Amino acid sequence: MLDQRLLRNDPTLITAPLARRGLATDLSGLQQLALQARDLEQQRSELQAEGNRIGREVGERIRAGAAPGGDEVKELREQGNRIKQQVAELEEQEKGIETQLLEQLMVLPNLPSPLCPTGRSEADNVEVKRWGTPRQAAAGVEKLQEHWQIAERLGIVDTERSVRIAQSRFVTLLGQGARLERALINFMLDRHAGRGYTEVLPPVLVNTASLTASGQLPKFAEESFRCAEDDLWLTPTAEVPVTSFHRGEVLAAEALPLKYAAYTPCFRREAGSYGRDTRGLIRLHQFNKVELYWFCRPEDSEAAHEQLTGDAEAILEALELPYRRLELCTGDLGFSAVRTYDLEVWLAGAGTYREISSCSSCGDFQARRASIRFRDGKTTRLLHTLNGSGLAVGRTMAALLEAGQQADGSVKLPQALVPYFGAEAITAVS
RNA sequence: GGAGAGGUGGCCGAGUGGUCGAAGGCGCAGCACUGGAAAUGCUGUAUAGGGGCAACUCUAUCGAGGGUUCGAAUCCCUCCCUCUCCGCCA
Repeated sequence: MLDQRLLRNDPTLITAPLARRGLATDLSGLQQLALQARDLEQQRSELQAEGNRIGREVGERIRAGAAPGGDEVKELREQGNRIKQQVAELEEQEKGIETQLLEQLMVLPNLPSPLCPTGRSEADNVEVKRWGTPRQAAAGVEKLQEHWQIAERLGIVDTERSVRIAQSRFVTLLGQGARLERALINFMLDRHAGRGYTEVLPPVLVNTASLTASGQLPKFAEESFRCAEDDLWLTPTAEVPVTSFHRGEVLAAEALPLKYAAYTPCFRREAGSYGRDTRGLIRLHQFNKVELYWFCRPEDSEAAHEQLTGDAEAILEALELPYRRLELCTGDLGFSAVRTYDLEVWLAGAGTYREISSCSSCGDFQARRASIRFRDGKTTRLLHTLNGSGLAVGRTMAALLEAGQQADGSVKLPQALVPYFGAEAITAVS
């Protein structure tokens, strides 16, 4: 959520950055609402002060000997009642305006960082780095296969039976596939733990307040699965429970930065993605992800963003997976982000880079929604939050399958993974 | 799910209608004492929002939301949570 003071004092400080996102917003109405809310609050608190004064006076008179039912007190009581009435009216107005204000404010996205390049769509994202050498099919050899072809051939994933169990866009991993998924999760968590992250295994059913705090609600309700009877939702990313882990807290400055690595399954309705990525492990309603999350001081968040992204990259490098880093332009930036790096892994079979991690700095946007502060000397300040995938596990498996495919049908795994998987390769079924 | 008990400041804990944002203790900070420290003494020590250059000031907050009252931490209602016992279950 954006700072209401900006809105009251100078809405152009909001509209100009939002224009860089390609959003033409007229905030004059909203500014009026904010000013009205402020004025009403002022009026109301003055009246309340008067009411408090009267209340105190009644007490004093009674203690001084006035009859509680006498005329002297009765008149004050009537005054008090009139004020109470007026306060109630003002409160009702105030509530109405506050509700409207919040409704509109909650659906405004975060302001992009000045560092975020201006652009209209993903076509304007800026490639800032490349690592590794993409594998090409050897000369004279048949084309490299895509991961779903490999997985089916090896019998490590069953899509058809998953539809029986649930729906399309769900998969069941089997045998070496299930084992590889588990190995990857452990591998990632261990690596991050070695870099100062605290491992977290949070609830994956989250309440509405949690989903609102991190920015998924109220605007993107159709993207999450909901348990209708319970005010609970299936979390679309561990960012949600981890943000709310500290919701409403004031953290000690010395505790910052807090760095968490959270493995969770993630659930997304993928509304509006019919027909895209229908095969394989790329776009599923349920997938596993290890999420990196920082709570830090505002002045540290830029450096934190680089570090967090580097920590995600370290996984790709350890797995010998070629990737590139893109800086998202303003037009492609997510709702809560001020700045985002996407990591795209090379899919050797598909012959393309695909997003495998998205590392965002959210400034104080989520901290304000979630009311997460830190003690800064005598006062408290909103802190900054950052999140990034480290990594999406299913997509990592897809990349590994395509990168490691061998002529004999097996899939060779990177050395770093061998202790976790317990073998050098996924072996072909005879 | 059933029965009972309870939710007060960073922590413990008093407060059952009146000047209570809240005694007391612990913790923490500053000062004094000390060669230095401990012990001791004194002082200070919640959060959010509004106004003000500031000093400061007003409002709200004692789990949350409503209600009664001139006045609520204190009375009433609803909900949430914690603990104990029973049931159920991995």
